Amino acid sequence: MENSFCSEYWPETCYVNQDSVYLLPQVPCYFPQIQCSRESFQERRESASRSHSEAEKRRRDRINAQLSTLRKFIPTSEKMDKAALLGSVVDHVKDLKGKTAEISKVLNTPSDIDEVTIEHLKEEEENKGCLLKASFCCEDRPELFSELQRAIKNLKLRVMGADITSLGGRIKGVFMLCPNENSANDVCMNSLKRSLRVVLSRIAISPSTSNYRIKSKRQRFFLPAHFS
Amino acid sequence: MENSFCSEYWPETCYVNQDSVYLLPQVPCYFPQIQCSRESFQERRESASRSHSEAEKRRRDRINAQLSTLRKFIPTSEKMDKAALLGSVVDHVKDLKGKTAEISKVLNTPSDIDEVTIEHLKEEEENKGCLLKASFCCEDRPELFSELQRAIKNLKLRVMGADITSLGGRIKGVFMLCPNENSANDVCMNSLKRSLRVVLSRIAISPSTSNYRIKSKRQRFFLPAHFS
DNA sequence: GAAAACACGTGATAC
DNA sequence: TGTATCACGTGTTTT
Repeated sequence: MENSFCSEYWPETCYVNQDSVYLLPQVPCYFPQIQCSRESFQERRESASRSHSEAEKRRRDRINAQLSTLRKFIPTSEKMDKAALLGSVVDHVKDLKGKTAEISKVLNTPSDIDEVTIEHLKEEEENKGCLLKASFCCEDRPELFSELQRAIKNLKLRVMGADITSLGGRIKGVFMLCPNENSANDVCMNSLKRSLRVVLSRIAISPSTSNYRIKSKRQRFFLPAHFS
Repeated sequence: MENSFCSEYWPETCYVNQDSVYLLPQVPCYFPQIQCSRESFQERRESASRSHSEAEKRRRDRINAQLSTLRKFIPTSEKMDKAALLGSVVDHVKDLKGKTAEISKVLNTPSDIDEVTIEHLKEEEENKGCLLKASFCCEDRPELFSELQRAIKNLKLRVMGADITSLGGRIKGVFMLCPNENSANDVCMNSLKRSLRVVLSRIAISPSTSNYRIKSKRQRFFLPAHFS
């Protein structure tokens, strides 16, 4: 074992004497032993140890930075230790989650999932009397309404009623639609539904995968008239 | 310095030889030095070290337990390291806080602060025509409504309208009140307001400091009729 | 002065 | 391989 050491993977398990390096007797050697001078060994050992401890410090700092950010969210969390702070955060999140869930029960708030559904509400022989319920849920963006309006007009439909809710940058809408005065009487309802679904999906769902969408921090809030 | 050590506060800064304990020369001694045998020193040192490391383990476990609780709240947080997890928690809290703030803009949600305010809306010579706006915000509890009803009746008042919102275990209410048919015509409005404030405060605010209040996890949600 | 809380450096491990 | 994360024990400070 004389004049040998076990790579910088085991810096602390080696014993350094005058100008040679020995493995401590109880340490198993997993790596090929490399002969080197005491100076070279110490150099490598110190460099490795330094970078290791510096990396660990960076990691601790990252965690602690997030902890202080969280501390700002929790009132009276000054003086709390880390575990207590995290406990408060848990309670806080639970509370907020509960509140938004309660709200969602009565307010039909938008979900995180993009979706478009078309329903045929009133089955009629004549097209003029039919009623389509078109629902969508997607990221909110400024041009959404004009696009919807144009699409509805192009399909020769008319908005009979709408219920729109925007919350947290997302938007959920339900439109009641029926054929307008320009609509032909012999339009096939199934193909109209299909067209509506395709057009709405293009507006509400496709943009989220392209870079077209603008993630606006400015959040609008729309509620049906009777809410205000 | 011979035959002395520096209490178990400095377990690692002492040098133990055959049967005596020496302070390392560069270590300042903050505590009275105590003579003891090598065995006694080691015993104390090991015991102190053990309890210290056990306490530290308990602390780490407490923190990590909260972290795993938080992990359950964040979808796709499996595989995240601690810093990233906390970052997601920060985002999540921000998001929820923003949503509830948005909601509060349109929904008059209850705040965390107990309060009662009485306003005199319509100034009239004759009592019968006067209109009082009584607002309160407090913890929700099952008996609240019957107590309010009784109080209003006792003051010879009549409910002309009400807007009540309960959210997250707290409740906010606004009552429009006017004197009822049993009310005397010459009642002093200021003393009526004062009485109303005292009675409402007793119902809405006092219970929170006594042990009378039941912290019910079951949360009710009331909204004005036109919301449903 | 004993316990609690924190930062630190280290060994182990995963990729 | 190096680089990142984690748990651990320790030194130090605070209460």
